[in-house]
Amino acid sequence: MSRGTEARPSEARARLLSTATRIFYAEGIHSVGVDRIIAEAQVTRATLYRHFAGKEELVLAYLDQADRGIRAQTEAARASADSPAERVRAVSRSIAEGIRSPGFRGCAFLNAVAEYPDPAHPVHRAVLAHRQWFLETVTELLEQAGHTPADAAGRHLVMLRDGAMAAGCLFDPDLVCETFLQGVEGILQAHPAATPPRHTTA
Amino acid sequence: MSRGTEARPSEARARLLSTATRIFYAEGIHSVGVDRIIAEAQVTRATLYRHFAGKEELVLAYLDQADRGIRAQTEAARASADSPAERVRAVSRSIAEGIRSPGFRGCAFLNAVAEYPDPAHPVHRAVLAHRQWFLETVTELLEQAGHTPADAAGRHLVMLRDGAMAAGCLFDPDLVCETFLQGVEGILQAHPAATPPRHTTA
DNA sequence: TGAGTGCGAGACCGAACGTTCTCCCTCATG
DNA sequence: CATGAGGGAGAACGTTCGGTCTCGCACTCA
Repeated sequence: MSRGTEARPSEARARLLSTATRIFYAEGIHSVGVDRIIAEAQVTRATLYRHFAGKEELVLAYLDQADRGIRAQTEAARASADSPAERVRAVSRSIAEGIRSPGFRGCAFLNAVAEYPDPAHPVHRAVLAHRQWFLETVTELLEQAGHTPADAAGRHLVMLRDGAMAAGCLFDPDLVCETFLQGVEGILQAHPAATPPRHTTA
Repeated sequence: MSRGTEARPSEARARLLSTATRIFYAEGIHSVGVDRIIAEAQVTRATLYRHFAGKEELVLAYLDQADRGIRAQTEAARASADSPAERVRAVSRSIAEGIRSPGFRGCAFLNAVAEYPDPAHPVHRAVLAHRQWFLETVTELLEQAGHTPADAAGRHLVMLRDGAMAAGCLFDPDLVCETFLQGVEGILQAHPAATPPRHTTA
């Protein structure tokens, strides 16, 4: 009953997916073949195609797993703070932690979309969906913090995040994180829960 | 005399490089083969290998051409403005123009480095060299504008540019440009020319 | 006029690509 | 015990990859 007719976890499938995740993230997608993946996952070719319709589905599963991980990490950071502004800082800090962590190789989604420029491709659309979720999430956070044009602030924060993720593996990660977190502070201070409409420093 | 013993422009080579540039930028590098390129350039395989040692050299030539183009565009923008702060704005506006232009597909260098994660690879190093030049250029511009921590401001501006370039082909380009240019204004106002030195528009 | 050369045309190479196939073993359930 | 599904092992599929090869034409310049 416990593992009856419904989908099994399948030890082999888990090895496959975690190996694909590791290699795709570290080396890119088009440049690694299924041979590499099945070899390092210690799985045969037939097993791969028993669990995934093809390489593309493996890529989609990789991105889906990354998406779940980031959502969970973001939710944890969000829940760790009390005030709205602190929630923005906590999410930003969790991003900075990722950039600083060893093996960081940029944003899995930005890297993937660079290899799948066709907007109609499922992989490209998965990236867009993830980004849409993130934009909405941070915009909501900033809105709760009382920022008047929450849309603009959200786009600003996402843009800063994208830049930090892109540069994090090309420059000194510590400097990138410092710049990013200072930029986040700038956003938080630039749109300060206004009583009158806009206008801040001058 | 005009086309003597020195290197010729070689009509075929020019077609090869412009075709490679167009296809690599629009569709990525690993996912297009030399067959595609020689077919669309209307050149035979032998001609390709007569001018380039291999695909990798073609990729390097593509990035070199992109680098020259961006440097020229930046220099033109820089020269078009009088005050230091206006030079920063002019360079930023030229970046925004690129993002808004049809066929924009992100930063050629960020896209390329996503496919060449190995820091020792010539393509990866070409990307780092280009980025180093850009960071130094904008830092110098901001320093001339009298911004006290010019390094931090330069890194901030580069981070914003990276984010804008990454998102420019994934979101509404107009909104991306608006966010980017507002962010640049924020940088210019956040590090306000210490006490005395420059200062132009007040 | 004849040597040199840039280029087109296309055959060809070995390797790697993603994918499908058969065969055999294991093991839980009828 | 019989059965059938899941998985390992690996041969093999056809295609495409990047790269090399020969050959012949058209052109330029000494």
